[in-house]
Amino acid sequence: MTSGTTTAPGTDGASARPLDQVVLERTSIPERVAAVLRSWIAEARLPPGVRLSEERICAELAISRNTLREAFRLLTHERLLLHRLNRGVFVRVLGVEDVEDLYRVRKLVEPAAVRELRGRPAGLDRVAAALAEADAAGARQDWFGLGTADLHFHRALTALAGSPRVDELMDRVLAELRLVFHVVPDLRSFHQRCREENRRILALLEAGDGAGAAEALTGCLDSAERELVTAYRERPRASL
Amino acid sequence: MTSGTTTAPGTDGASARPLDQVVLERTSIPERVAAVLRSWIAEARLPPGVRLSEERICAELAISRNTLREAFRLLTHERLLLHRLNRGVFVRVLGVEDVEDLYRVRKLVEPAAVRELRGRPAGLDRVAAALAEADAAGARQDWFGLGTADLHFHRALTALAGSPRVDELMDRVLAELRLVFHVVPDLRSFHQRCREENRRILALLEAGDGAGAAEALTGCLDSAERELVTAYRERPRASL
DNA sequence: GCATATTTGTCCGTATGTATA
DNA sequence: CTATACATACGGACAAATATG
Repeated sequence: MTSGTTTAPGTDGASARPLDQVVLERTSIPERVAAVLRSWIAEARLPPGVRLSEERICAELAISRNTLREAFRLLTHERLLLHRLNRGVFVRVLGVEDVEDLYRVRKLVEPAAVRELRGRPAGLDRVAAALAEADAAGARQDWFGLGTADLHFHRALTALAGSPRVDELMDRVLAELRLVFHVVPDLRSFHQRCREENRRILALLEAGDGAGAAEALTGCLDSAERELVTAYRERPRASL
Repeated sequence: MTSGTTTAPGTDGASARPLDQVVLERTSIPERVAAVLRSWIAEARLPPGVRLSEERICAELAISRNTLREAFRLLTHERLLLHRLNRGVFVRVLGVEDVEDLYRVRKLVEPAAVRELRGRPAGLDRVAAALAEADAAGARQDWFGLGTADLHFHRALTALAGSPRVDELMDRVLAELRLVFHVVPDLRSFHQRCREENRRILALLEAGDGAGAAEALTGCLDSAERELVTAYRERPRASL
């Protein structure tokens, strides 16, 4: 962004340090670049379908092409970018099949993650916190934030399974789902309904009824999928 | 491998072409390199724990460091390699926590993938084929092949869910599991027992009993996990 | 359909920092 | 503590493929 100077490997100490988000962790530059691009994609600053020019982003982030290309690989692997050989990388545009598959995964994983739960599992507070986040976003009519809160809710749900790998899978799935949200506009009522169902799911979990929560989740995901798929079919503007 | 010549970008046409395995698909060099390394890891030609020297592999594969680094990122993302900043990349050495998490994922995904199945789903022939593969490997006392066939069996099982993303998840999980197999020796009896259980699972599926198959799978995975974990604890030789 | 400009794919050389003997 | 080896990241070069006029 700033800092036109050459930025030697570890010389980003004092004043001008591009791309610092997580200053604490010692991560490599490609990873930090990937994090920046990831957030740009999540915020639709890089909307689905656009091509990411190597040259431009290199200049903007003050990094070299090789470094940027490593970051591209990372995000391509996460399905956020599409790499077309000799043509460049693009923010992915998901098709209806993708939406369906995304929900296939969710319906497989999310209910399974809560079904066997008994008692009051540690981590339920995170689930509740996500609900509160949704309420706050709804109160200030922040629809993007409302969608984010819904993703956080389901992320917290699957985290109850206590598996790092499931967590990672879910992170990816939800990041892809955000691409869907960017294509379908006007999701206020959609997220409102989700919020009510989420509340019910949390109540069931707090009552120790994992099986009931799993069932409610399945229904919730089913209806959400139906709604998204129909909304998606009516809006197939971007090709590719 | 061969061809010590410098191999200019598009000059790999006629005689000397390193890393051709999949000649058909037009993939980029980093992806082909990653495929080669992946197979080397699977065959334990690169056993868990070894460091992959950039310089040496560059020479061996006749590629540049930048290209190799892109391949490294790919495999690191798949958890097959461990990237230690400023120290290099290593074939991952899994800990007991990894084995446990791997099975946590499997117990979540695999039963869920077959539970809702009714009738005789397309794809059951693949499952049966994997069993036949196991029989053949067992007949010629090929224990590595027997393990491979078991992985193929479970891969085919989850493929019944019909979800590309679940397929990919499973590919990764099973690739990691192979890392476990390389550390624990002498898995003959282990795989023999698996084979019998697999046979029963297939029979249940052919009878249209998805729920029964799911239950059998859970039991099968439970006992496999126990056995592997105890075997793993007794053999914590490699540190890191 | 063709010539040209742009962009990607891949390589190489090099400076700097970090880890280890 | 110094020296060495290596990983990190940069920048430039050129061929090939694609897009553009």
